[in-house]
Amino acid sequence: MSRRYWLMKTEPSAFSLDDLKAKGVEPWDGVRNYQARNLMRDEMRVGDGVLFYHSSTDPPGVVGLAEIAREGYPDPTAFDPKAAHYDPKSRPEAPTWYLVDVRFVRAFPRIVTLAELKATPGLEHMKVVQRASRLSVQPVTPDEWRIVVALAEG
DNA sequence: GCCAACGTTGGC
DNA sequence: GCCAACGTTGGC
Repeated sequence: MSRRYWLMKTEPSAFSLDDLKAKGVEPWDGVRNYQARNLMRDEMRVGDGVLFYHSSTDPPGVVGLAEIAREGYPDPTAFDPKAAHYDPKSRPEAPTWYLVDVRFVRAFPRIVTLAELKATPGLEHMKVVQRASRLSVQPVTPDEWRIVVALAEG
C-alpha cells in the first residue's frame, strides 16, 4: 500500500501548527463525527501525509505538513467525564471514538488560503473547497497533494 | 454576527 | 422509518 494523503482541520485558537511543532507528536482527540472516525480508525497508516488546515481564522487555509505517527486507537477523552468531548456511550470495552497521532513535518513558507485553493485548477474536487464542508478529516488525492505543496513551496 | 449546510436526535 | 427540530461548523 502506497502512502496516502489527508487534510486535517483545526482551529488555531484551540490547536495550531505551531502547537504541533512545539509538541512534535499529538493525539488528534475529540473528533466526534462518524465519517472522520472511520477514516482515522480504518484508513490512515503511519507515514501518510497530512495537509494541516487552519479553520475559523482569517484567512483560513493550509499552513503546513504533518504525518500520521500512530494508527487508529480508542480516544481516551471519550471515557473521561471531565473531558470536553466525554461520551458516556463510548466505553473502553466497546469504544465509539478513535483517533490517530499526528507528527509535525514542516510549516509552509506561506499559507495557501482557502480562496487560493478554490481558484486553483485541479483542486475543484477537494472537499474543503466545497460549500459547507464540515468534515474535519478528509482524503486528498496525490495530485491534489502535489498541487498544494507546489503552491506553497513551488 | 449571520446564516447555509449538514449531522443528530427524538416524537410519532 | 420518517422527518422536523435542533445544534454545530465554519466561511463570509
